[in-house]
Amino acid sequence: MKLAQATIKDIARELNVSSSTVSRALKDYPGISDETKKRVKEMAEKLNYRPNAVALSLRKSKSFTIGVVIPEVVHFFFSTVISGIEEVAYKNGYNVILCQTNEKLEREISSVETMLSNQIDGLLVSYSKETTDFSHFIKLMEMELPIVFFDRTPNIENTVNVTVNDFNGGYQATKHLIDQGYRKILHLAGPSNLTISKKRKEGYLAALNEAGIPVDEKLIVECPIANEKESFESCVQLFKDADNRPDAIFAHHDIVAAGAMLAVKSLGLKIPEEVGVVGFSNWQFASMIDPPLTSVMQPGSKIGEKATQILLEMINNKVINPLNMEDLVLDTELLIRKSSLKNS
Amino acid sequence: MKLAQATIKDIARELNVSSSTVSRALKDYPGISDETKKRVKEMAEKLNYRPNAVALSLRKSKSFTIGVVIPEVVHFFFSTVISGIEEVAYKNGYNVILCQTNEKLEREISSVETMLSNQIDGLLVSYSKETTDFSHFIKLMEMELPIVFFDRTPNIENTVNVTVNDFNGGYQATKHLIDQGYRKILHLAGPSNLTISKKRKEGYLAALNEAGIPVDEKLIVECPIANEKESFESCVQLFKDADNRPDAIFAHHDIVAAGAMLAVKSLGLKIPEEVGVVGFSNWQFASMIDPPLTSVMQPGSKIGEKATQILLEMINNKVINPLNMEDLVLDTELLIRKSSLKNS
DNA sequence: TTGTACGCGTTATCAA
DNA sequence: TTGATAACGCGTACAA
Repeated sequence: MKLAQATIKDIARELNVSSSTVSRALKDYPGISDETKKRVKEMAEKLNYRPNAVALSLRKSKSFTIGVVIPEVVHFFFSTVISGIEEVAYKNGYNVILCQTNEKLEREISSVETMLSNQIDGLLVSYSKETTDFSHFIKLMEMELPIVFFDRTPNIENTVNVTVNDFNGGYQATKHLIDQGYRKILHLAGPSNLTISKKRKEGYLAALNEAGIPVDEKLIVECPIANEKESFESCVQLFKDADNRPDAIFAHHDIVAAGAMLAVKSLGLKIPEEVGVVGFSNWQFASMIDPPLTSVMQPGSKIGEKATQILLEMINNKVINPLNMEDLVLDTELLIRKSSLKNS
Repeated sequence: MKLAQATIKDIARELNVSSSTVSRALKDYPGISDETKKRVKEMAEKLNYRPNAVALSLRKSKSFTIGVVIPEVVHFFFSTVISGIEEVAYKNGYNVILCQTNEKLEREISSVETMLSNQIDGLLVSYSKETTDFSHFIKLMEMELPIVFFDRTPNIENTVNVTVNDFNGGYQATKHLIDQGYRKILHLAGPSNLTISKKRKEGYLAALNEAGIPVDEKLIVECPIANEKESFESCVQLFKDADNRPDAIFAHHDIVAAGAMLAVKSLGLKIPEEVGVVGFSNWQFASMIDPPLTSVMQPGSKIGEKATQILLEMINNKVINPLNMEDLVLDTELLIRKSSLKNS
């Protein structure tokens, strides 16, 4: 047996009918005798016929494929988002083409280009850290390609964005630390060109303000790379001076928090007694480290699901903004664990 | 501007030449005047022409797309594999269609069917835990569709498999525990229908034999689900009897190990002094838990890269088994951390 | 109830 | 050096 797939023509030839008859019979079109319908379906079964999705795409100018552009696959949060996307796409008969940008703008642009070539019906994007110019996306929107941005969303008009409530997440985290009695709260902030970084920081500031704690600019430290090593090194510097050191940390995400915890512990300081720590994203390891890390849970797969549902709606109803909204904001939830519990 | 993409025909019309001329000019075919070539390329640029990959697929019966079927995306090891796959695919101009099966056979079958419909050029598979019958894959192989299995590989003739040396990983892990002075080593084994589970167990047995330690069947416990909760519960049972309890654990993977550590710690036992623990896969959290977990590192992205390279070779050279081999086995590496260091 | 003809975008083949 | 035509697999308007 060869790779050659049976086509409608093959069925037609075997049965001495025209290919249009076969096409109609397979699709249960009205005006086809039950007799023919039955013969066609049996032959299709026998020849192991399978419709050629490529030919269909060409014919219908619709590929039933959506593109996903994501910074990194090896990233707990993004992997949960991908999972959510895949679930909804699968249930609706759509395929998912995946590209990771490795946080490179150049690759983002070329990936989008490839996907466009492949006639994707819509695009889900979380852009790279390098991306500050969005013209490659704007071009697509002008072409009326449905796009939904998630997690990292651009400051452009008329985009459809699915995010988590980063502001509130930052607020909850910081307020919790304040409630526990911490006062000199260090914020290890994320890359400054990401909206999520800004929002989390604003939440942090809001909680401080509300509590009447003056903001100390020295307690806001950006982590542009946002990995373990970077935050480890920053924290060793910041905490080694015993006189004026922070008594708590609100980190941009759990990896940053983990690096900070290693640094703090390496200086012999106790968590949570001397330093409280809260992370973000609730990575899988958060409950397993020592002490277990309090973290702001983001509903990753729900983000993926929502973003995909909206995208499919845009595709099928040819509506650019189905909910007439700028942003769909999903709630975060603070998961309190030992790392931030001074009072207990 | 509308979604309508410029086609070769559009360029031809603008320039009053035939579409074949345009096609040839764009591809730098010989026998086209430089003049025409230049005009065509300029017009293509101006109209923002982009080749339609779908039409190309139909014409050439080649889609430059490979399918990836994987049990779960939210899984550290698999996410690294996907990343490796995507890297090699991208570099070679191939697209990646992703499907997760959620460990369901039914979904595996339907995903493969969809991909076939989409005329994928080849398939990368790690099958589900439910899969014991491989006829849906055998059918594809008979159709001469290039397939490479990775990590979880079937016991079928003529398959191309990329795996890690699970046997040696299990052996290394167990030998290390023995060298550290542990003697009653519990093996929390994986699902018994997976080859990887068998191999790891065989490595464990080999190390015991070599050291002259008799095998105690009660010290081999299968974890069919292989999550934290399951191993936690198993271990609470196994360790609460002080008289005859294990003094070490070799776990099928790190999540299982983490559950076991929680159980052991909850019983007041000290790691590594009273119980040594070794995991498998070196999940991201392994270095962050308390104590840091010794683990057998699997080169996930290398597996993805290798599998993809071999698949592309099969696709392009129309060779079914390019290296004339049954299995490509990649080396594991034991990363020793505190959880298994009795002597230090 | 069924068949014929055309087009989706591209390229290979043959002819000019 | 260029053009006309057919074909990849399918669906559909129109004709029969």
